[in-house]
Parts: sequence; C-alpha cells; structure tokens
Amino acid sequence: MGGVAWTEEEDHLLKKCIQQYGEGKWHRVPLLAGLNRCRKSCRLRWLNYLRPNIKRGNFAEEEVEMIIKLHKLLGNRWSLIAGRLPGRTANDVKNYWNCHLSKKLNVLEAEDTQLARDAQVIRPQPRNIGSGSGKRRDQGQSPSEKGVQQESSMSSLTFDLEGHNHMLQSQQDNIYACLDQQGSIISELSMDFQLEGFEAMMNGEGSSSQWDWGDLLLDMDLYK
DNA sequence: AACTTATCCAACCGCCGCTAC
DNA sequence: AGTAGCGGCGGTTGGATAAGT
Repeated sequence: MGGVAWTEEEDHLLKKCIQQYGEGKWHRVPLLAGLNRCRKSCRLRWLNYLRPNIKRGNFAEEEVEMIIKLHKLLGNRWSLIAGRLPGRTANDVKNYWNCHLSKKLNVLEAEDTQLARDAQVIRPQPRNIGSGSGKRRDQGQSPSEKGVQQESSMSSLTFDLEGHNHMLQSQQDNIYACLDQQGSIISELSMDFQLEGFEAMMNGEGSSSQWDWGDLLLDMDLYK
C-alpha cells in the first residue's frame, strides 16, 4: 500500500476510541486509542474504512452518472461529490475517477466542445451566495475546476455589504431571480433537505453546514 | 512458467482556512 | 496583527494483484 497498512488490532482500537469519545478531536485520538499513528492517519482510516454505512464494491451506473455530472459542476471537489453519494468516501470517488473516468472524460470533453459551439448554456449567475461549508483551495485546482468557479462567479451581481440584513435581503432577491431563470423548479425538487433548507432560510434560521445556497443552486443545476 | 505492464486503492504528504490566543 | 495548532482537503505514492505477452 501507500504506507504502513493498518492491522485488525489497530482498527479495533480506533473503533473503540471513536465509539467512546466520538468523532473530532483527532489530535487526541492516537493518545486515547493507544495508537502509534498520526492524527491524520486515524482520521483517514476512520473516514475511508471504519465508519459505519460505508458502501464498498463497484459503483452503480447511477452513481457513475452522478459523479460525472457533479464533477462537471464542481471539478475535483471530491468531498462534495462524495457527500451526495451515500456510503461513498471522497477517496473512493477520487480513485474511481482517476482509474475509470478521467480517460472517458477526455472523449466527453471533446464532444462537449463541439456541442458548446452549437448551443449556449444559460446558468444561474449568483453562485457565490453564502459562504459554503467546504474549504476553498485556489492552488492545485485543475483548469476545468477553475473554469467552473469562474463560470460560477457572480461578477454582475455584487452585494452591498453595508449591513447584514441588507445582505440577506439581497440573497433572497437573487435567489428569486435565479428561480425565475430556472423556471421556478424549486417546487418540483424531490429531495427533502432542499426544501427544508430553503424553508429554514426563508424563516431566517440561516444556513447550516448541511445546506447552503450553493447546495440549492447545485441541485438546480443537477435537476436540469 | 516467468516476466512485464496495467490497474486498483489504502495510506501518506503538503497545503489551506479557521480558530484561539 | 501575528502565529501556532487543528481539521480538512486534494494530489500523489507505492504495494498488491490482475492481465497480457
């Protein structure tokens, strides 16, 4: 493997530790679990292998389609992509992409380039609403990812940041404009969390780590 | 059977943004 | 304002195994 493989005993110790103390505080896990591993190794082992409900084996056709679609929208944001594939880890998705799909992508991109000449795609503009839950990396991004972010940037609609209320009002205005652009498809979206999040935002409860405006806009893109 | 090449995937590495001090 | 520590992320590595010659 890429490093020193985990033994069954180490797995058992880590599981026991997580069950006892919960996730997080990874810097303490090696000590608490009695493992001679760094915090990152413990976290990775848990997230990619030991965590409950991890789906193993081949990717289903629907999953592959979803990965392709999400990658087109998000670029190499593996954790975000994996977040929408229940039971799959970011590492799994990344490995699958690198092994199976990256080659296919070149072919698809060539086709897309041809299609793009024939049809102009209209996308929602205010893509930087909300802070988002994930990290942002400017370095190490693929050209396609940078392209996605550039495409997603809202250069024409800048927020007046004088006051928080004003900003929230702007967010609402922009999302409504966005909904108009998308043909008001929000009412047809089937996934519960989207509606819950939307209602929560409308009720002034703010966004959570599970949901933000970016999620809504992404879902709208996926819905197309 | 022996060797080479390709593929898979677990683990590691370095960097980033956030937070607390 | 500066910085150390942390969690988290994407890119890369390298051993195991399968497939090909």
